[in-house]
Amino acid sequence: MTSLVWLRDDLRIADNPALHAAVERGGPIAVLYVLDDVSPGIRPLGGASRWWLHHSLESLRESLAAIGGRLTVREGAAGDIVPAVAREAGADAVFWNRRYGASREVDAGLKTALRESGLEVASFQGSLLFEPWTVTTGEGSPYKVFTPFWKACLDLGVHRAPFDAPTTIEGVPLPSDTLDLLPTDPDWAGGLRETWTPGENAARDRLEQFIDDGLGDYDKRDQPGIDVTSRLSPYLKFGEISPFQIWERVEHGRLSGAARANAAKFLSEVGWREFNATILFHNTDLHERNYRREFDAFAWEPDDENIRAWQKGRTGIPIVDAGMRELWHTGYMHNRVRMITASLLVKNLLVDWRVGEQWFWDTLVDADEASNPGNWQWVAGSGADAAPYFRIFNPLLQADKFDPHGDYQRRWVPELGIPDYPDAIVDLKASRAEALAHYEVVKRSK
DNA sequence: TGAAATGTTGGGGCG
DNA sequence: ACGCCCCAACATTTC
Repeated sequence: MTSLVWLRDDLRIADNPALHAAVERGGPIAVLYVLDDVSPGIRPLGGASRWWLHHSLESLRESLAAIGGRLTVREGAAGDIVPAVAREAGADAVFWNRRYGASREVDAGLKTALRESGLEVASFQGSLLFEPWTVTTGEGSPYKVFTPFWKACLDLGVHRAPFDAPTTIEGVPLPSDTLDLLPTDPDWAGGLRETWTPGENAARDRLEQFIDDGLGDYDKRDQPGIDVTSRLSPYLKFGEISPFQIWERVEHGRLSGAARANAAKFLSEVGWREFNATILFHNTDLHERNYRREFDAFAWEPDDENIRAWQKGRTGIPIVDAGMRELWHTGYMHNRVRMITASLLVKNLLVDWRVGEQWFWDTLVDADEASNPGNWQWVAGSGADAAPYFRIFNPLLQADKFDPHGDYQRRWVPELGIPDYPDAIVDLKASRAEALAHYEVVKRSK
C-alpha cells in the first residue's frame, strides 16, 4: 500500500493535491524529484533556475523530514526513473500534479506504461487555477485575448480551497543522488543569495509581507524604484506556493481597505500566468515559434556586439542598463523594466525575440516555460493579445514616466552622471523608423 | 501595459 | 476695440 509521489514544479507540501491524495490513501509515501534534462519536450533549466532549484530541494527535504517523510532525488530521464523508483519503493500507486507544456507527453507515456504494469496512476490539478481545456470560447476554441479569457475564468470560479499540509507521513528511505546545482568557478550567485530565500516557508512569508506592505500601494507597481510588487514569481514557478493559496489569501483572507481595492488587479496578474499557460498548452513550441505566423517574415538583423552590450547592461541607455544589471545581479527584473529592455532589443536593435528570451531563460530565477516566451512574444508583437508592433517604447520617456527621480537607475547604474558612462549604442529616433519599415513586411504577409 | 505627428482651440500680446 | 498671430495645451490620427 505504498504510494509514490512524483514532484516537478510543485515543490511544496501544503496544497499539493498529489501528496494529499497519497496521504488520503494511507500507507507509506515515497517522494521523488527527477532532475530531467534529457526527455523530449524538456527545456533544461537555466543557471539561475538551477541555483534556485538546489535550495528549493534542500528546503523541501527539511519540510518532509519534519513530518517524517523522505525526499528522493534522481537525475536522468523521468520515463525510466519513475518506474524504477516505484519498483524500489514497492509502490502500487503513483501520483503527480499535471504539467501543461511539451513535457506532458512524457507524463502521458508514463501513465500508460505504469498502468500496463498494474499500478494505480492519477494526476491532479495543482499549479493552475483553470486547466487550459476548461476555458474556451462559445465556439469551443481557446481564447486569444486576455480580457475575455480572464472574464471566462472568473465566471467559472475557483473550484477549491487549498489543502492543508500533512502533519505526519511515513516516508520511504531510498538511495538518492546528490545534486549540486550551485555555480562554482566562478560563483556568480552572491547577488541571488543576498536577494532571495527559496522554499515553501519563505514563499508563505513573502505573500504575507506583500499583503502587508505592497498590495495597498499596488497602483504604483509600474515604478521600479518602489518595492510594491509581489516578487512571488520564482516561488510560483517552482510551486513553492500555489495559485490556489494566493487566491484563498487575497480573495477570502483579511486585507486592509487599500489592499482590498487592489486585489482584483493583483489577481489579474495571476490571470496572465494562467493565460500564458493556456497559450503554451495549445502551442508547446512557444519559445521557438511565432504565435502569429506572419512574423516569420520579419527580417531580424542580429548584431553580436549589440547583443553583448544589452546582456551586460552597457547600452548607454540608463533604464535599460539598470534593468539588465538588476537581472544579472539578482536573477530578477521589475516587470516594467522587462518590457523596456525587451522592447529595445527587439525593436530598436532588431534582434530576434528568441535571443532575448533565451537570455532571460538562463538568468531569471522565475524563468517560466509559458510566461517567459509568452511575454517576450507579447513585447515583440508576435504573441497572443500582444502589444502592436508599432507601439515602440522610447526608453528615455519610459524612464521619465516610471522612474521620475532616477532612484532605480542610480541604484543599478551608479556611474550615471560620471563622464565614463557610455553614449547610447543606438539612435532611438532612427532605429524606431527602421523598425517600422521592417514591420511593413509582416503587415503584407498577413 | 505608446510615441510622434498632426490638428484644434483659446488666451494673450500687439499693431 | 478689433483682428491677427503665436503658441501652449489638449485632442486626434498615424505608425
